[in-house]
Amino acid sequence: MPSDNLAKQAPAFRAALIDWYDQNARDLPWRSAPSTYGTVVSEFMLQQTQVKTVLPYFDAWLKKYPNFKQLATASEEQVLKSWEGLGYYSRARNLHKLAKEVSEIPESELPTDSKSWLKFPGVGPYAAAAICSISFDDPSAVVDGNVVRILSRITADESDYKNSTDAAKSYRDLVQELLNPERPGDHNQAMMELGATVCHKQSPNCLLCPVREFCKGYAEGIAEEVPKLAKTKFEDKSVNRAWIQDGKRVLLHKIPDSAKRMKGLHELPELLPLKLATPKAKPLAKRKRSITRYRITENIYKFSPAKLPQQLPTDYLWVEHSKLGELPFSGPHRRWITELLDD
DNA sequence: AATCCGGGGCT
DNA sequence: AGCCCAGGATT
Repeated sequence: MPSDNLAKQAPAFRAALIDWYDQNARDLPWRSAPSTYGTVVSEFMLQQTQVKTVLPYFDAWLKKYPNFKQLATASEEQVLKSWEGLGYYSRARNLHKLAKEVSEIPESELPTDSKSWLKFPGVGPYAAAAICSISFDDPSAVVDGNVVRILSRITADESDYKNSTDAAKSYRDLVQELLNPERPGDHNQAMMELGATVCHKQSPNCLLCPVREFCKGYAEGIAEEVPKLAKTKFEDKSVNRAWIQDGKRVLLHKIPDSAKRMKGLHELPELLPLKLATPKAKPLAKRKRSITRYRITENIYKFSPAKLPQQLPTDYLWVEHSKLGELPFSGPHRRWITELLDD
């Protein structure tokens, strides 16, 4: 890997990149009036989520929770409700916990280095480097999916990677050498901006690229073929759920804190915990969706409340139709309930 | 080291 | 309909 050559050209690379960024940076709300809080919120929301999706959530979030203290005093249900539809809901819970921890720290004692920020919930190597470089000029380079893509192309790295984590590790040293020590936050954002707007996964716009002259992948015509990341295999899975109405109420399951995922969200109950047998009749609704490596078929069956056990298990609740809007759901559950209520 | 989390936008 | 995306926690 020609990283030695690239490292020697680091000053020229940095200059070309930052000049381009100064001219072409998108006007994003978390850039217009930067604060540590706004930076933290944006970095949590942007994990595995595209800018366009985040925009409306970010604005609403800052209006509702303008600072760490206000977020810290909100209820978890409110916080999850505000996150509804963004996905990866543990991010919201972790951001809430982080706000509670940060609120207890006098502002002058808030850490400004990425190693310290790693201790906060929901903050991994990427977020720690992003937050500290942007907010405190800490010289920590980020390695996200964009950076991996850019550097694999610039170095014409045709290695086969099992996953993005392994690829990120292989660029840790190079990306740190390239970092602009004068403006680490802008440099990091410039790399990600370049990946998001020019160095696309498919059909990279090399003719507009400010660092094309450093790009071995471009010179060799293989930019589009790297990085080589193993493809994930999908697994089919089906889940059976119950739609049970009793007058103007519908039965829901609140996912407990002891669960592995989607804690605190509500969902249409699965059949097994309610001792409901899978009907032979056609389901009321059939929905397909993909989550990570699963293709899930959700079968939603209609039951009469009379079929339920005498005593409902814990965490199951009847909710008035008029109150459904107040509870947090994941996007799909929110959609299904809306669709089924219209029937 | 492997596995899991959701959703939307784009081609 | 598939593919991808400003990753982190858990085991």
